[in-house]
Amino acid sequence: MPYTKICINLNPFSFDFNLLKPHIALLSEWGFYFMAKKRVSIKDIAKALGVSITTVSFIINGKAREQRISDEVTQKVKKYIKEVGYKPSHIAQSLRLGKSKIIVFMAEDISNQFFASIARFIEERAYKSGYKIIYCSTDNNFEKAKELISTFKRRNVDGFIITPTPNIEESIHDLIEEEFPVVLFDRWLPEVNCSYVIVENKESAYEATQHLIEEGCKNLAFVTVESDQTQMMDRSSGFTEAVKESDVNAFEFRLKFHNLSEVGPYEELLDFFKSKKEIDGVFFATNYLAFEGLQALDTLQRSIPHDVKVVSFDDHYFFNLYKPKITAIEQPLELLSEKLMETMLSHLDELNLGYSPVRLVLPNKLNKRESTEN
Amino acid sequence: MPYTKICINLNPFSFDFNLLKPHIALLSEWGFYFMAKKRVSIKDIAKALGVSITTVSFIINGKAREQRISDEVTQKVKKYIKEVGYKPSHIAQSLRLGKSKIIVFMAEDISNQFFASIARFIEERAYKSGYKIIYCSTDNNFEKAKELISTFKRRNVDGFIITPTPNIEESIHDLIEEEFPVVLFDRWLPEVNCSYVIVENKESAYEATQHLIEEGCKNLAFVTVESDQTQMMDRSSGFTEAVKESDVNAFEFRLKFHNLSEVGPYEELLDFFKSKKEIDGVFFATNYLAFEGLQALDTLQRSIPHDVKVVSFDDHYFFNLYKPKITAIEQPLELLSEKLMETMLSHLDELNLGYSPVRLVLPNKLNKRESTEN
DNA sequence: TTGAAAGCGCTACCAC
DNA sequence: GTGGTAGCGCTTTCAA
Repeated sequence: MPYTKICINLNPFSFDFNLLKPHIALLSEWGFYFMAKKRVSIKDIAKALGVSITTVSFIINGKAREQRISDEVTQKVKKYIKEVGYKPSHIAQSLRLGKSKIIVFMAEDISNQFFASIARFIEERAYKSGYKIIYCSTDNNFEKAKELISTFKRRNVDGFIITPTPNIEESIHDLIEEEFPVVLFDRWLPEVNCSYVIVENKESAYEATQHLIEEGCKNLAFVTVESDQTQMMDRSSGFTEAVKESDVNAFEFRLKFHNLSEVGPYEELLDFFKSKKEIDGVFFATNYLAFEGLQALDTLQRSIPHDVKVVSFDDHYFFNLYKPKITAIEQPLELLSEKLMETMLSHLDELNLGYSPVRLVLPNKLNKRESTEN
Repeated sequence: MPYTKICINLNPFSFDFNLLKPHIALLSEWGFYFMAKKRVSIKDIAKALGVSITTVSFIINGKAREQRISDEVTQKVKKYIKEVGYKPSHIAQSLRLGKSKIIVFMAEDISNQFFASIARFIEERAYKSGYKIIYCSTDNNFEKAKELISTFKRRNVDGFIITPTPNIEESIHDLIEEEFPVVLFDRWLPEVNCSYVIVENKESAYEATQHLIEEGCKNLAFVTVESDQTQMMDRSSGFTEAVKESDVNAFEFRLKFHNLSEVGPYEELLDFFKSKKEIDGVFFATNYLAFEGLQALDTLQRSIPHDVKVVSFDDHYFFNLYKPKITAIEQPLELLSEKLMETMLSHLDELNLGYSPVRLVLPNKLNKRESTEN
């Protein structure tokens, strides 16, 4: 380990922050609040104001009118609440109501740009609706996912947004059976009757392959990972279909699944391209593979797009920066996230009406760039 | 909006998942569990087994020995718990114990690679210690951060890991006053006595600038954003110091802060480089600026490293992929995350011992690549 | 060795 | 109009 901590526990700090807020010193309640270790509860409020807990609770929850509580009391309570900065405890509310206003977002790997971006949109949307997001990474590992689902159940999370791992069918099925709202994304599970939001993998793969063919490629390679998950299968069959319809040679190169944090499959790709010198068009099934593949092609001094044309699934900021700019299929991240949350929220609303799955398939966009030009 | 949903609510699904698990059908308790809408509670267990709630609780919490509960009862209870798959409710535990085992990770933008990577490491480390992570993005916006802090307090989160926004001093100070463990990262607040884990911004900026000078640059530019946050100030002063010590010209170009999701500052950089044709060495204060700047330099056909040498803060996967490979300062992400959690966990442990801030400053690594070669 | 019961903070039913 | 109170699921003290 090349790094070491170099500095701990510096001298105690002597700046008195209170100097900065003299206006607060004027408010005795605030002063008290800052000193108190204990947070003020609804009971404290009731006692301080000489009203009942019930009354306070109704006012807090906007039911003052409905319960015909006098304006006088309502105002008094509201004013006091503001003064002491009281906020109801979500924990207690959760326990009481059986809901936590928390949605869990289980991504394959939250540090991956694709998932991180979706996480960001989801989060935004969730906050607007009063929900919080808890996230985690499954590493596409079934055991880990199962474990995570179990602990989240204990937290009364209200819903699950999941990129399903292999073999997770039973866990998902159980969740639905137990009436948890579940929405899958990125891929889905043919064997489970569950909502999902995915993209047109097959159609876009078909379109991208066609594009390569139209640009004159005669020897195509489809580079993918060893996986029987729907999104990969669909991309593969889109490629295959386009190839079948025309008069070109095709190779499918499947790398065994690499954990994203491990060293990339650069070497394998290098060998592959070295052994197939005739290849003049490559379709990468994910941007991750493309990045590694581009390096390999660069090492082999295959010029893009002259010697070989390149297209990749999952557009990325960097494809636009690369020289040449790389043609890629862009997933509608924002729309996808929005639909995910929309679906989740509708399930949350209709909890007692039973579970009627929503299945959405969104179209992508092929961004044609220099890497497939003639 | 170019995208529309194309397919909703497909036909109901008819696959009977139970066919897949005949082994479960044999266990009547499981069957019951799956049917039940209500989760089994400690009370149910006590009733079913004819023992008291207390006894069950002690056994669950590994205090059977301590409380001298008979082996017979202990085994019986444990067996039953396993059978019904009982897991204590975290919500109820939180309410009772005043702790939630949740740490909140407030990043500037969780979809940014830097924060997403740290999030990933943090998460891993947290799970190992029985903590969950809740995350959010502040957008470097004080109002949003304040709002978030307030809602997280209501959730009894146990600790806060925060990239401080401008003007957040008072909120952080209040958190500490209220005895919440807080650890800052990426930058710190000189006015608040708070733990933090940051990197050697000034030292590394100095080193990078020196490197440019050593490679023969005579007209340096430091490209940064308008910000008075510590990490940016430090990077700037590292640059300035190195420049002062030698006989070179220097320009500092400050862009006004762009929200990361907005359109980049490409245009501004283009104008800058156009107006300063003499520049032969550029130091970008963040990788985000570098990406935009590289495009601008490319547009202007300034050849790297021949016409202009380039170095950037925050190493990135793509710097290694770019042609030429870009020299960059690498932050020790994994170590940083580890130290963050270590600090947080130690605060969590020593909650009642008062708050003694830990300040860590970690060294970076300058990865010299083609963009600064001669 | 085991159990009764208080209480964490809140909601909402029911009574006055 | 307002208040009393049960109970969400759990931990832990005290009593037996």
